[in-house]
Amino acid sequence: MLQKPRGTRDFLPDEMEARRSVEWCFREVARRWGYREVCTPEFEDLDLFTMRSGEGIIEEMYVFLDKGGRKLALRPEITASVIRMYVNEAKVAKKPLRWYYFADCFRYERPQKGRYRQFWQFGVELIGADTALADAEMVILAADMLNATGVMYDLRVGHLSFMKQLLQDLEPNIQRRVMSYLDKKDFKGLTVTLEAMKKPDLYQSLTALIDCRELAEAFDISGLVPEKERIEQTIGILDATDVKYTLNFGIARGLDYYTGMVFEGFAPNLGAENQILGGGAYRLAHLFGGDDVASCGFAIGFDRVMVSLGDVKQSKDTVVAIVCTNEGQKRALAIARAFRDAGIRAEMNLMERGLGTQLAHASKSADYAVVIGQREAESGNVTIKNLQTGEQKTVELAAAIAEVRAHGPRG
RNA sequence: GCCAGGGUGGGGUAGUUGGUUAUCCUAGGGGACUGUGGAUCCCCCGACCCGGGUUCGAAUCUCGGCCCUGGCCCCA
Repeated sequence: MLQKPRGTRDFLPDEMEARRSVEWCFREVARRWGYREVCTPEFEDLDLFTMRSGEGIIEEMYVFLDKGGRKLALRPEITASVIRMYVNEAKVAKKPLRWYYFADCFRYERPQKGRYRQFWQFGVELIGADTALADAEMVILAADMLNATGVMYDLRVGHLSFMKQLLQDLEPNIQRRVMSYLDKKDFKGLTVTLEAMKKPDLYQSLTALIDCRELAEAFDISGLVPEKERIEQTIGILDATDVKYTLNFGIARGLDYYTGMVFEGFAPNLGAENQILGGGAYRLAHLFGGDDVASCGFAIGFDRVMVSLGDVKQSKDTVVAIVCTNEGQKRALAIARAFRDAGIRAEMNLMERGLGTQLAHASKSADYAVVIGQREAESGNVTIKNLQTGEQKTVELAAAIAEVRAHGPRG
């Protein structure tokens, strides 16, 4: 028996319906905010991803040579592709650009709960708006999207300026190491490094900063942050909305191209892989030969949202089973078409079964049965049976369609 | 890359001091019934993850691999 590749999944219809319904929540919110869908290639030049994230990511990607000897990679994320596309195709487009995507990505990692080798991201990029309101729009939109699905989450909003301010006297590679220690909560490593740098006093400030949940306090800890006004504006806008968030200045993300505001979302009911959203303000286009356009965006880990939501009750489609005898078959086809034209899901019996057996099967899977035998074929009426109540009547086709429309699916 | 626990029909399972034809439930298909059903009865379908080893004989013991679940690491 051939198995599916490690870390991939099959989705049966029930699960696909659940996934699509959540997907459409995201799409609909994006649409209402003016974001329009874009699509980029499933694979790209390997360079695109190493330019963004460094050579280290190669071993966590699906990398291959094509028949022309090109080094390609299945995309491990989509922001780089979107910005590449912006540089290639849309540099002169009116700003701001509001784009979204929903697509699968691939990472060669060890699978575990909420982590797969093929996974889906729903992401948003806002390109060319460098304002507090733009930053705030990302956070509010992200919250709107998650709210639309009903998933439980905690939202954390931070800003890199505070950390950068405290670390400004350190060399960039030391900065990175310190931020990495903070991210991992490795306070021993942090102490050792700071003492080696003869900056032991920074320990107090840094740990205070990552525990800090108040903006004013953060300014006290870090001193005069150059973007103070912008940060205050952004937070002020968020506070004027009903977005629930906590401030967290320990969000480091370890990414050089994030420039200012950063935010993350976590699902409390997930295990180790509980981050369902990440985003912030960044500058990336210059890496790909474009202008240094300010951008802001986030990506939602679609599969983790699905895991967090668990089994969602799907609104069921009303199903009409078309049951017929041989004499009624041609008429039944026309009846089925009439129901379908009316927007109702109608399924013909395809098995060579007797009426009784057809109805027995229909009663397990359908809400109504429409019986077309010789009598119906000759009279032009249809016999419609409510499979939940057992009530049955012979009426005109239009009345049967109206009957199905009037009642929903069984509960 | 590391650790733990797993892998028996489509789903859920019984079965290991090695021993006939591998158990049961469920799902699925067919039949009885043939213009009214979910019942019942009968029949069918269908599995020991893969490979090597030990053995007269392996689902069972052993080694390796693959995969699953969870955790570590990592996380763009």
